[in-house]
Amino acid sequence: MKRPTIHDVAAAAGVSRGTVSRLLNGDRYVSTTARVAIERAIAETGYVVNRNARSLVTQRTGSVVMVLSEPHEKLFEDPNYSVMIRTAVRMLAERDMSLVMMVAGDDGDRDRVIRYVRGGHADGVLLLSTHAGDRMVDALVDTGIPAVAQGAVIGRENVIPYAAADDREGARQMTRHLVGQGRRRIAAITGPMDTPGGIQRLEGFADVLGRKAAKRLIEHGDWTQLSGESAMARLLERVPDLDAVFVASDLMAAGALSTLRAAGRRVPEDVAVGGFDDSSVAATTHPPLTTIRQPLARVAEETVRLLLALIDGERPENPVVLPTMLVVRDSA
Amino acid sequence: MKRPTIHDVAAAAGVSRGTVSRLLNGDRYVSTTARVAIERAIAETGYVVNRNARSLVTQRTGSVVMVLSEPHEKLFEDPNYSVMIRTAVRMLAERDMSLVMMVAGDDGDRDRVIRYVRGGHADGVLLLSTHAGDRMVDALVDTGIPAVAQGAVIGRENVIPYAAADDREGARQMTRHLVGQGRRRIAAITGPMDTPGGIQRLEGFADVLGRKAAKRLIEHGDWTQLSGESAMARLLERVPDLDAVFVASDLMAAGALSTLRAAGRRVPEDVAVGGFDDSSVAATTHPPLTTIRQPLARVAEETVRLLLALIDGERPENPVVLPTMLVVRDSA
DNA sequence: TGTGTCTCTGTGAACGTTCACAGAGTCTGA
DNA sequence: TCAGACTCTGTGAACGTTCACAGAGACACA
Repeated sequence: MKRPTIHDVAAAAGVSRGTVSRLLNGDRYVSTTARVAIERAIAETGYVVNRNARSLVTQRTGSVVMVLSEPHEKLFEDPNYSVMIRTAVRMLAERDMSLVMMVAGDDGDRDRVIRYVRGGHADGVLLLSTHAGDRMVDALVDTGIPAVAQGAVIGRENVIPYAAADDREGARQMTRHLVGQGRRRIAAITGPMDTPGGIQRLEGFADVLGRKAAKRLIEHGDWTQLSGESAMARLLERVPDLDAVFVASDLMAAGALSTLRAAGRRVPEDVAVGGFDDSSVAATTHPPLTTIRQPLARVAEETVRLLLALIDGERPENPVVLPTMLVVRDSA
Repeated sequence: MKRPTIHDVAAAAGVSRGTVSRLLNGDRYVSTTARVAIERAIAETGYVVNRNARSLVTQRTGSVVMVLSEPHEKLFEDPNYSVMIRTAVRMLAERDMSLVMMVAGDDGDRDRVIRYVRGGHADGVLLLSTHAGDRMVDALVDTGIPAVAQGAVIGRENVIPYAAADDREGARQMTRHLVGQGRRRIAAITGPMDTPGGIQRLEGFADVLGRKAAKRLIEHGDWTQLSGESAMARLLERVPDLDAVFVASDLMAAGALSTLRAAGRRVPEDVAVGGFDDSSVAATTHPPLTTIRQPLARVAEETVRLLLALIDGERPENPVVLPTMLVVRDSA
């Protein structure tokens, strides 16, 4: 009934536990006879190594913790997370490592994360959507455990390596596209200025249109559809003659579309709308959104690769920035 | 530099490790003087218990593994997962347990999951979107480790406890709503018949319209938007005079909407469309979808509660089925 | 033949806990 | 006053690994 241990395998194979351990850990110096006997014994007994016992002596846990920094009440439908989780699970599995999830929604959560990592329960930390000025980040860095982020951690770009889509260049692509369509009064709805996407996408917009010119044509949103609606309403009020708007996320763009429709503006005839993300809503809005696709899968891969390199003691390049792509549909 | 152990705490507090351990594990029989000394020592040393060492002797891991049964290449945007992960993380954290993620996309993955659980690395298993006839399920049950599912595991309803939304009643609600609107030729686009949602939502539809009558007005989709488009096209071909369609998911409904629009049918004037899920696309389609909202958060909670009860050795009721809600927008 | 190197093996100690047990002290009630 | 119960404490053993070390045997080369 009890789970077989390395002793059982050793006994069944007629060798000592040392030899079994050596085989398990890929050491050389195991004779072929021993090897086949042990492999048979493992198969027969259904032995699987006890990671706790192993960790106890090796001081490595074989696991990585992924920390989501969103408040609990916010349901995240962000496909980022999904891709990230899958990618991490897959890449870790290749090394027989596992992924532990934690959420850092409030201070209690953050303390738990810090305690967990400080307790040595993870070989590495994967940070997602970490907020600017989060003290947890510094605490994690202090533990000395390798940590990386998906997307820059504002203010800690040099201490937390990260991989990200090239938000800035993406925004430039879209803005150039709007300009290329002959649009002259191009406004923008941005994300929150304490997120890397919020900042970089606005920067890209300003890169093309010029700092001062751009500044007057901007409204801020908070990534939600509702905020897109109201930001669009404010823009229409302030800049009634606008003929294009670059919206920093598809969800906000969906909101902007309904405001425009309610205001009787035709898209794209009267106003062109450019989104960002190429999320699932982009294809379902009416009209379908012209948007910027991020290489989510590659960002996820590079983020995990960064962490694994760090765990292996390497000094990987930082940051890893990956190109975006313009996806032209009907809205612009 | 080294991480403090229970010995260090004991020494700093002037007691033995036994006493520290007792305090840590909530045993009674610890004097107040000892208690305060130990608590101070813990704070001073920054001690945090080594779970590996603990697990080694207690034979409990303090972790639960969540298994996603989707192929790797399928990007899941399903908010189900997000809610589930957050809920599980939150509820487990209350017990100081952690959540390990695994993906069961192919046979290799499934073997890994089985090995992991058989190795005693988790106190419980949380199954998500498990497919009918998955041999992994039986292997997991064989380990004797508590396992529950979110949504029924087809063919294993009695061996794997589960919590789910009342898909069948939800489908009835929508169908009755369409009937109540005076629609007479009501068709349906269903999900795959090897998923509980696919089966139950069709059952509910048939409950209201009658088995034989319903059967002729059905096309199958695979939950994707594209499949919704083509299923709608097939329906229009077969049943040109339909005046309503119940679509078993919002994403497929979004596909159906574009097919209808392309065919020149007005929604809801010519054809009423009812969705299911109340996902984010439901609000962004044109017109916004009338749909069925599932109590995702409660389903997640009940699923985790089920698992925790099982881990505690209780025999919880099975299944837990939670009511859905009709959300009326413009499409029906 | 002797020396050194290489391959392979077994063994004791250690990792950091919990648990069972034994024992000391205090309190209660007959 | 004494027995018994209750409170509190420390200690040794065990959990299942890995690691360093010592040593045995085989082989090559001088």
